[in-house]
Amino acid sequence: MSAPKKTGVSLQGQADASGRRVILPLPYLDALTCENLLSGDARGIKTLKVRKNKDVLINGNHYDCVYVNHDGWLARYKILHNGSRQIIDFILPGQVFGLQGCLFQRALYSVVTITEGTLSTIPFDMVDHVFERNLMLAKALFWSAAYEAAILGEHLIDAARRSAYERVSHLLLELFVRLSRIQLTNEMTFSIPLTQELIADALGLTTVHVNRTLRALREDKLIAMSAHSITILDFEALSLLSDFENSYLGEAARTLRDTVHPANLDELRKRRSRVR
Amino acid sequence: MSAPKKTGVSLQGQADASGRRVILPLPYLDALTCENLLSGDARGIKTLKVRKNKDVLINGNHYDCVYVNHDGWLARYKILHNGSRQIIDFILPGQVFGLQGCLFQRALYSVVTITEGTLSTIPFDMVDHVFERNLMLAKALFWSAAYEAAILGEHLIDAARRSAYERVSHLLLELFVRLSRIQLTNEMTFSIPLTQELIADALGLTTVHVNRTLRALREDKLIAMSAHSITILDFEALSLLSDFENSYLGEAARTLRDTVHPANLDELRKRRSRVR
DNA sequence: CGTTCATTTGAATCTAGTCAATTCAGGTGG
DNA sequence: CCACCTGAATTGACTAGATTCAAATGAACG
Repeated sequence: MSAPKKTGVSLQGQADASGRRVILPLPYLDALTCENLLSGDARGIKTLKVRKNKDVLINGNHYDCVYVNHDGWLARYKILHNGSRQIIDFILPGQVFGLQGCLFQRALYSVVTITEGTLSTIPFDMVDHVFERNLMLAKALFWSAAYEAAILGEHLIDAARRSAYERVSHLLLELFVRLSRIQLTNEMTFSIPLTQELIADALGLTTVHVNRTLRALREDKLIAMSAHSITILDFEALSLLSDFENSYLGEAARTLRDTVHPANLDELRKRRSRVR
Repeated sequence: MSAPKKTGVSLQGQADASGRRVILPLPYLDALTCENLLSGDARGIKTLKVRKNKDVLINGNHYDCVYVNHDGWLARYKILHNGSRQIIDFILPGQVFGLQGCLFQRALYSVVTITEGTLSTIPFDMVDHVFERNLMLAKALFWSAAYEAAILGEHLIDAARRSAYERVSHLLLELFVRLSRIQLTNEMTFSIPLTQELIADALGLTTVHVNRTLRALREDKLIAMSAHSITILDFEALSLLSDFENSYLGEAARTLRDTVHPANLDELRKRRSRVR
C-alpha cells in the first residue's frame, strides 16, 4: 500500500462542456488536500498510524471526529445476532469516513482496518457550525455522503438481485475503477488485500461459494489471480454480465479495450449453474 | 394518504441533556417548512400533483431540481439487464429526493409514484452555491443524504444477510417507525399502499415468497393484515428476530409495549424453514 | 519446523425461485 | 344490479443456487 498520488478534490466546481459548473465526483482526499481543506483552521487535526485488523470505530458509540484514510484499506461492517458479519463498504485510500458517528447519536457501523495505514482525525465538534465555519469541509463531507449512498445502492442491488457470479464480477470491477482513479492500478492489474472471507462478508456469500465463484471466473478467462493481486482480463464481458456502470463512481466511463463476446454472454450468465 | 401534520425540521440544532448541540434526525419537510427553508429565496419553487404509477425521475437523465414529497408514497428503483426491478428505497411523505440526479451527471435511479400525491420542485441550479446562498437548504440536503445512506445500509443487510422471514419483518418495522414519526400510524396499525410485488422488489424476493412469508408472520401472530393496512402485534419479537434497531431512523427508541417471548425467538427464527 | 490462517474441494441439505393454475377483490359497463 | 375483466393474492409441485458441515491442502510467520 503505497501512498496515493496527489489527487486533490475539485470542490470548487469546474465548467463542463456546456459551461455549467459541476462538482467533480472525487471524494478522495490525501494528507495535503486535507491540510488545504482546513487551512487556517487546522488546529486539532491529528495523524496517526494504525496496525491492521484494528477497530477504529465501534458500532453504538458516538464520535466527534471524522477520519481521512490516507493509504490503507478499511471496511465498514456490522455484526448481526446470528454472528454473521456484513461488510457495508470498503474504504480505500483517500476516503473520508466516520460522518455517521458524528451525525447520529450512535455510530451505525463499526470500521476495522484491513491493512495497516495512516489516518487523520478532524474534530467535528463544530457540527452544525461546520457549514458556516468551513465551507470547503462541508462540501467535502456532503460529497462524501452522496457518494456513499450511491455505492451502497449498488451494493444493495448486488446482494438482492445478482447471482454470486455477477456479484463477484461487480465487486472486482468496482474496486478496479475506484483504485484506478487514485492511480493504484497497473494496467489491468491491482493488488488486493482482501481475503475470500472479507469478499464473502461484503457480498453476503459464504467463503466456500466465493472460492468456487472465483475459480469459475478464472476458468472462464475473465480474470486472473496471483498472490494478492487481480488482473481483469475481460473488462467488457464482466461489465455486461454484472450490469456494471461506473458512472456511479464518478466521471464518464474510461475507454478500455474492447473484448466483448456478446454471443457468449448468455452462456456466461448461466455459468452460475456450473459453479460447483 | 392525508397530508402529514406539521413536523418541521430542527436543523438549528437543539441542546441535548449534556448541553451539546445536535442536529435532530428529521429529514422530513412539509409544504410549510419547505417555504420556510427558502424564505426570501423561494422563487422557482413549483408544486404539482402527480397521479399514481408515474415516473418522476428517470435513470440516466440529469436534473436540476430536488423534489419534496408532501403526501404520497414513491419508490426509487432500478431495472437490471434480466428485467428484474430492485427498489432501493421507499420515499414517504415529507422526504426530499432527487439529489443524486443533480449531483451526478446522470441520475442513478428512477423514481416512480406508488400513490398519487403532491410534489414540490426546488431548482438546484445553484448547485455549489447552495452552501453560501441557503444554509438551511444545504443542511436539509446534507441530512437527507446521510439519512439515505443509513437506510440503504440497513437495506443492504436485509438483502445480504437476512432470511425472507427476517427481511419482511424488518421492512414492516422500518415502515412502521418511519410512519409513526410523521403521525401516519394509528396505535400499532398503519395503512400501506404497497402490493406484494413492490415488497418483493424492495427485498429482493419473489412475490410468491413474500406471500408465503406474510402468511407465516400472520400464523405466528406477529402481525395482522387487512385490506391495505398492517397491524404490528408483537413489536418486540419482530425487532429481536430481525435485528431491528430504530436508532438509524433517528431518535432514541420509542418505548413500546413489551411482549417479548425470548424463549420462542429461536423457534421463530427457524420459521424460515417452515415457510411453505 | 510446527502453528495458524486462508484456500480448496466434496457431499448433503435447504431456502427461495420458477412455472403454472386458482381464487379473490375492485372497478366497469351493459 | 350483476356478469365481466383485470390486477393482486394464494397455493402447489418441482428445481436450483447457495449454505452447511467436514476435511484436506497450501502458504505465511515466528
